[in-house]
Amino acid sequence: MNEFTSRIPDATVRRLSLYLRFLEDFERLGVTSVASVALAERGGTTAAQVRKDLSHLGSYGKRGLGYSVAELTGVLRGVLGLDCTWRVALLGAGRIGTALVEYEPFRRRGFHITTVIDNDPCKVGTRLGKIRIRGQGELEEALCEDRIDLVIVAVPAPVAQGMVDRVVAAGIKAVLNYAPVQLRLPEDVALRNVSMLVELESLSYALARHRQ
Amino acid sequence: MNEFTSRIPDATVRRLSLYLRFLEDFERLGVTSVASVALAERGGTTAAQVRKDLSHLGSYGKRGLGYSVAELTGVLRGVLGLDCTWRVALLGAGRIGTALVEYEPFRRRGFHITTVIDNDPCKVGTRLGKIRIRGQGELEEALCEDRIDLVIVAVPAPVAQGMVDRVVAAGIKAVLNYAPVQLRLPEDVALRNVSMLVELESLSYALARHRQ
DNA sequence: GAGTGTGAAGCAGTTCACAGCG
DNA sequence: CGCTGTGAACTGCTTCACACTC
Repeated sequence: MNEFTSRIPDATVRRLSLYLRFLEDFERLGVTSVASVALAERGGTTAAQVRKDLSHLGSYGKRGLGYSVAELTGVLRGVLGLDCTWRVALLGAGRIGTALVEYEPFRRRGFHITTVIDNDPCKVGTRLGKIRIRGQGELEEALCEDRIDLVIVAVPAPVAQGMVDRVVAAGIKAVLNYAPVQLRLPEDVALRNVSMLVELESLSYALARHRQ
Repeated sequence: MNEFTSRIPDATVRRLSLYLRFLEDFERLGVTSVASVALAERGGTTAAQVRKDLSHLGSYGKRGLGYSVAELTGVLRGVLGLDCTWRVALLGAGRIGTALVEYEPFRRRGFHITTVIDNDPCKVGTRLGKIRIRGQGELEEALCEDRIDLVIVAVPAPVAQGMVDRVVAAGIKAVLNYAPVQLRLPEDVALRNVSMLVELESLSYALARHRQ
């Protein structure tokens, strides 16, 4: 279909992200062409679903053959906005934040964490890898100076909303939230929650059902 | 409706988990009764959605009044299986695994990490908090001895599938996966993925759309 | 023949609107 | 009157089935 005007459903975008990962594996293995059914079994979905998902991008498959791994990889990178570097700030240098800074797959995908902010005066001025931790007073200044595109929130729940309010006011349009709170923010700011607690509790529900 | 026979949609279960969090906040504030609209605005959803979600549990609301905070809290804990302790094993004592072991909200909710497994011989025998790290050779033995209910996977992608195959063979019915791979496992084992990369890439998609 | 692309049908979750109860 | 509980309408994602192309 049309690559630019129509929005791609959220569920599809998440699967596209998976397909890209699989395609990179195939590329590494020297596979040059791949059928929808191969992507489907890797992703735990159906071939029809894969084709429908990919049809959102345009018509890149060859009938009787499948998709060119190299071509589709490129298209997916483009659509997902992974053909450039995104500058990321981390709020909160606690255990989770620290783990994220050093999470290699982020950097490999073009997410560069350039800025770290923490409230704790003991941490301010120390280094996390190569990055100097800055105090929360410097938040707006840092976002602007470092030309940040995206903010990861990994501060304690009670202070999270206050911090993102400032982040939004500074014009940031994308927030990834690890704090166990539901953040309130304007329509035009994209928000994703990584809620370990919600996932764990939905497993608990599954176990409890199983149990009785 | 019926509490036991009918399955609750996944999307609803995740929201129930949020509602429970809000109810605990209300309880702490001394609020005794709460209307659907109050839960809705906290959760970023609609009052109708909240009522529909809660109707899956039975009829606990009072017309003209709302829901009893104490009663609903108890019901939600019961339904989500949070009225007991779940014994959890962590595979992988890397940065993410380490952060999880020390994540206080898990323990507060009744998820007790009692067991840690790691491949690295240097780590085996050392302690993570109070827990002695055991080698992967001891996996089956540890799961059985510690009567584990649920496993968190935080090992590098390439070894994840092999480890979960053994976990599943040992009879575990719930897996929380932090590794950036799509795990293949039997129908009757519950699986949730916490994919930081997928979330980040879907934000990247949102930014890229915004951009042009 | 193998495998894509897609309208049409099916299904699931969400929203609406209102009857009914405290 | 306020607020719940719920059938009915709606919306949007998924699955199906098949024409079409390499």
